[in-house]
Amino acid sequence: MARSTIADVARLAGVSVATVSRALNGNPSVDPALAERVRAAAIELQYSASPLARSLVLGRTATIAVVVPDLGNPTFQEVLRGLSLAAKAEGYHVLVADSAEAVEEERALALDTRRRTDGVVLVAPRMPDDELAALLPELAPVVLVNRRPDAVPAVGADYGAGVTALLEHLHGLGHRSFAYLAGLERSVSNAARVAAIEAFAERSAITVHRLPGGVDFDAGAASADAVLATGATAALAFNDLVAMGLMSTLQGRGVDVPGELSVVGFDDIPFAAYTSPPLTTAAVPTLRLGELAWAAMSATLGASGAAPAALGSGAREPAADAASAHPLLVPDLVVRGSSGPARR
Amino acid sequence: MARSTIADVARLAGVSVATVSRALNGNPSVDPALAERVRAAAIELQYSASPLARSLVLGRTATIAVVVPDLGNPTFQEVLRGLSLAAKAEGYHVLVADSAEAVEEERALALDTRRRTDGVVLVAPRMPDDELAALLPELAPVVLVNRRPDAVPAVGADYGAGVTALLEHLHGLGHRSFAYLAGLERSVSNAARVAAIEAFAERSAITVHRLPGGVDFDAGAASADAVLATGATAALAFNDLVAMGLMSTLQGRGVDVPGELSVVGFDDIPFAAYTSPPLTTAAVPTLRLGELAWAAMSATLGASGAAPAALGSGAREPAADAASAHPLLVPDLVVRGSSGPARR
DNA sequence: CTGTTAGCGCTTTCAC
DNA sequence: GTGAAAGCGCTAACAG
Repeated sequence: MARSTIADVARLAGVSVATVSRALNGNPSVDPALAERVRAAAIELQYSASPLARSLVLGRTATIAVVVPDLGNPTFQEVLRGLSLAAKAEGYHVLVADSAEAVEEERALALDTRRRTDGVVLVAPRMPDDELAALLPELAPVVLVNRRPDAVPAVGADYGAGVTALLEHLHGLGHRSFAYLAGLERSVSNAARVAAIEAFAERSAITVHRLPGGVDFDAGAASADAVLATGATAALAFNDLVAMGLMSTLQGRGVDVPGELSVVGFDDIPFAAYTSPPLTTAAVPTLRLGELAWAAMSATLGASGAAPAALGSGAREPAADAASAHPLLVPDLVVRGSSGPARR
Repeated sequence: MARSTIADVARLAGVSVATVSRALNGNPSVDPALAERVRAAAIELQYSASPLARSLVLGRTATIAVVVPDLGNPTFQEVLRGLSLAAKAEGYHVLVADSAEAVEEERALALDTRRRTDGVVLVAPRMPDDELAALLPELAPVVLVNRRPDAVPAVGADYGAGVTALLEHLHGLGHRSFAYLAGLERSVSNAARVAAIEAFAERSAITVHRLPGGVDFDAGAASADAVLATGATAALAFNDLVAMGLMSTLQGRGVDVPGELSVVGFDDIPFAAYTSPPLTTAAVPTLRLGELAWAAMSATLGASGAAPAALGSGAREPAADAASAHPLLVPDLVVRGSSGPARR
């Protein structure tokens, strides 16, 4: 049985298609009795308007696109989840696209998905600044996650603040020599970390050994020897995965963490609390980041979603910041067992 | 500047819109010279056909929907990733919907997303069998992941086989008394595990203590005492997360794993290799599951995606199984440090 | 209040 | 080979 169209409903209800459209869209200008008849007919025919046809004429799809560099990355997964849930609460759908860290594909992917949606949120785009700047206008409305060009709405985590908090924590424990395992060079969040580290080093007379790294377990595991070679008393990993990989190899080498070397991560992924020792880290509220990204998008879209609903996100924000056009969430320092007094 | 339409291109190229359409779609019946002129005009105007209008007339959106019970679940994340990548390779887009484990929403979500796409893949739907059976016809084309009603294409992991492999491994180590930490009762994959356990118990004279559980760390952590109370020498966790939570609490209690108690998980999430001791588990090829789900969908869609491309999935399949209409991937037993000889 | 009609931007018969 | 015109299914003027 083919799907019924608005014409079928009109016929069954004995009215014109215009009336059906009006009635079903809650246009108050339609006679209550007729409206009821229409509704009944629609139900009988199991009719509901074609989103496609609707989108074409309305110029809005009730869908947004989310482009992430890697769906395998826990951070992006959470952002996507927060975004998806928040969007759903307002009757919006989410089209995901994974660029698989292929920088050269990002632009096309964004452009392509944008055309089938009402807007796009770019999560941690890897493309260079100039390219991004050139792309943004074509993408509008667009919101950025973890990337700065503040010409458009953007939400992000304050990686610098997080790193600073970690450094202060370690500094307070007597550490003066650090090893930093870098992330992807082109990653903006890596740059933010590096900047914070340098700023801290400048005012605190510490030494920091920057080591090439990566973003996963293996990168951390592979760096163990290099870290030990620096003689540092504390290692700052780009993220929790790297920290876990590092700890794992370290322990395999018989190195005591945190006795001989403190290790701290970043992100506070769910697993961080369950390593042994549990990982000291800076908790990035990634789910919240996704919600905020939606909030920003929703705002620029005019925010008249089909099913406006409360954003059941529990606690109220510290207002000022999160309400801003460019909220920058400050990660929470989470002190666990992997960090301790510097060995002497 | 407003986007240009096909009419603009037609005007600029001095032809009719029909010709533009034909030329741009590679219809061979158009004069090469004209075609070139059209293409040039299209480029000059940066024109590309509206996917929306196209979808409306063609009756296909080049998009599929994926409904998952929880975007926070590593298993579903990987399935989504595999699916998304595979779909992209054939020029298809992916609309995701997270039902947030709200069984009563699944139906509406599936129906809703289905209408904006060409098909839907239901990942581990939680709804009861009869409801699912009733829904499937309305959703077609539809493919199921980790759920059986084989009336439609389905792909899944053979949880029973995985559990059996784990049990055999432990049995070989001398274990005779087991604790099983169950997952969600309504989860079909839990039922599969339970069935395999019972079958094994029947032929091997072992005792199995079934404990209520959950699917995350906390569930595992909370079950530690109950597990110890059973006197079992080996614990079979619903999944790796549960196993990790369990191990964590166990170690906090001073229990030696695997000396006093062997612990095994399920899934082989990336973190499983990095716990201490590293977790023995059954590796479910979730990414591959996603790829197969797409393959199944692609097949029922007629598989004429916009940009047909190879499914760069590395190794060839054992053919027979994966090529079937209902591939059931057998998890690999991965023996690591968390399992050892039974204490005596 | 309700019906008629003109599109939304495209593809595709159907003639020429 | 190419164009005119009829829709895809809906909404929004515009008249009554």
